[in-house]
Parts: sequence; C-alpha cells; structure tokens
Amino acid sequence: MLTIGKLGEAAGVKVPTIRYYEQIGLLPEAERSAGNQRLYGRKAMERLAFIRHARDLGFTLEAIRDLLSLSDRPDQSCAAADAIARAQLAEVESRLARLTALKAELERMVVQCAGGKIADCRVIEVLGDHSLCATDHRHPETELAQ
Amino acid sequence: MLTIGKLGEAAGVKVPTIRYYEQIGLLPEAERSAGNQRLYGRKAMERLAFIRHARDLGFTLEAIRDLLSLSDRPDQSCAAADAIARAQLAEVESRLARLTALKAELERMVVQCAGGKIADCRVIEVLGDHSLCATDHRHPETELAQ
DNA sequence: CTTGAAGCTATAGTTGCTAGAGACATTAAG
DNA sequence: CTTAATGTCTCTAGCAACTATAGCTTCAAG
Repeated sequence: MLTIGKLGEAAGVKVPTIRYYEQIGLLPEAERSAGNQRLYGRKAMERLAFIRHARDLGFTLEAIRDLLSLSDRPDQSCAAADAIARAQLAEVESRLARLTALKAELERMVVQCAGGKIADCRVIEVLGDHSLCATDHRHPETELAQ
Repeated sequence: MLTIGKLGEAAGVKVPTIRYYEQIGLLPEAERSAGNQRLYGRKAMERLAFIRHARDLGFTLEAIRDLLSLSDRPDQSCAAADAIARAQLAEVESRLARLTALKAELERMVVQCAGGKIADCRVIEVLGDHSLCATDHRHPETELAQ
C-alpha cells in the first residue's frame, strides 16, 4: 500500500491533485491507515494512471468520468468510448487549425517590426486595426480554451 | 456616444465582458448618462477593438495590459512590444507542437478501435496503459492551458 | 402611459487545479 | 527515547477569463 505522496510520485500527479480527484469523485475514497492517512493499492494506481494519461491527451475531466465508467462495463459496446475519443480528436484538430492561423499572423507581426519607436510599431498597429490583418482569425464561437 | 450594448455589438464583445474589462482596469471607467448608463466614444471603441484582437491572437490579459500601456507611449522603443509578441509566438509554437503530437496519438487510438466491446477497446486500453503509446506525450511542466 | 428590452450592481459559478494555514502522523538521526 | 524534519490531514481561498443569476432601474417604441 502506498501513501498519497508515493502514489503521486509514481503516477506523476501532484498530491493535492489526487485529493482533488477524490473530492470530485473521479477516484473512490481511499482506505485510511490507523493515523487517518490515505492508502492506495494497485487498482487506484491504475485508475490514476488512466486519468493522467487521458488528461495528457487533453480530455476534460467530464470526458474522463465517462470513459472511466465505460471501462467499468467491459461487456458493453465500445461505440461510446470511440465517440468520446473522436470528439476529442475533432477538438484537437480544430484547435490546431486555429493555432496555425495565429502563428502565421504573429509571425507576420514580428517580422514587420522594424525595431523603431512605438509610433511606427507594426505589432501595436496591427493589434489596433484588424483590417491590417491577412487572415480573419476572429471566432465568435470557438474558444481558444485548453 | 454608444451604449454598452451597441459597443459590444460593434466590437464583437459581450456586454458583461466589457464591464469586466472595466472592473479589472483594462478599460477606463466609462462616462455615464444622466440615468447612470455607460457611454462610449471612439477612443473606447478602439481600445476595446485592440483588446479583442489581441485576445483573438491568444495574448493574456496581462500581456494586453502591457501592450496597451506601451501603445500609450508612442515615442518609446518598440522593443518591449516586439518581445511580448515574440513570446506569444513562441507560446503558440509550443502549443502547436504539443497538439500535433496529441492528434497523432488520438488518431492512432480511434483508428485501432474495431468497434467491438469495451473489453477489446483500444481507446480504453491505450488510456489505461501508457506503454501502448507510440509517442511520449507526457509533459510535467508544459501546461495544455489556453 | 405602458410594456418590454436593455441597463445597473453585486454575487456566485465555471475548469482544473494550486497555495496557504494550522494541526496531526510518521520516520530517521542522535 | 526524544527530537526534528518531513509528510499528511482538513479547510479555505485563489488563479484566468469570463459567464450567469437575481433583483432592481432606465429607456425607447407604440
């Protein structure tokens, strides 16, 4: 049995994060030692690794909650898991497209900066006047988030 | 003079967001009408457009605060503005690299899903066992944030 | 003059943690 | 066996950048 610190070390997750996952119900309530400290076995370790990996892949905690409950029902169809993964892939692809456009615009901006005074600065100028922009990177809906 | 609703419409920014920007000092306190409603002129409109555009390019509000105060001093060197923009470009490039790796991993995952039962699902399996992964996409430091 | 939209303030919620305070537990050294 | 250092406990508050809600006032159209 591992204490919370060892578990965190093993899984690459910070201690308060583990307690947070327990608090929001992503991890079950841990067993406790005589002195009230959390103790974890292999099952908890695996579950935490699953969460960590999914987080690394950008899944939200909500999506992970769904994936975990799916993985607890091995006899069911995997369509739902597949759908969640595909949705995440679509998310990533759209963010990628957006970031690629941003990169182009930022590059244009910094390349044009001649290094003079603010009054002549292309960076400030472009930010102040959207019409100086090559690409239309305005997205009312799509969040930059995550 | 525009009311807050018209300004928001014109700049593509929601009304509560404008009030929020005022609250955190990104926009100056607006003039008020006899009935205590905010009124905005061309200067406020331009400042808000600047903020909006910079947000669209992924600058944080902190960076925008700096850029705005720079743009208020047109006689100074533009080096600082350039540095902020370059930092943002670097940020975007690193996120781009990371997302590209995620995309590859997610694609691998969904392609391998044969559509059977959860017990055989590659999505769940890969998430549960990091060693099944092609790429090492674990980043202790680099946040996925933004 | 009435009605409905738009404005006001203030507070709380969102996501996914992270940081702090103050108290108890455990472990290693002396 | 004691002490000191570290680890853990709970609880609360904070971060970014908004968004939503409640309950009120003001404005513009008919």
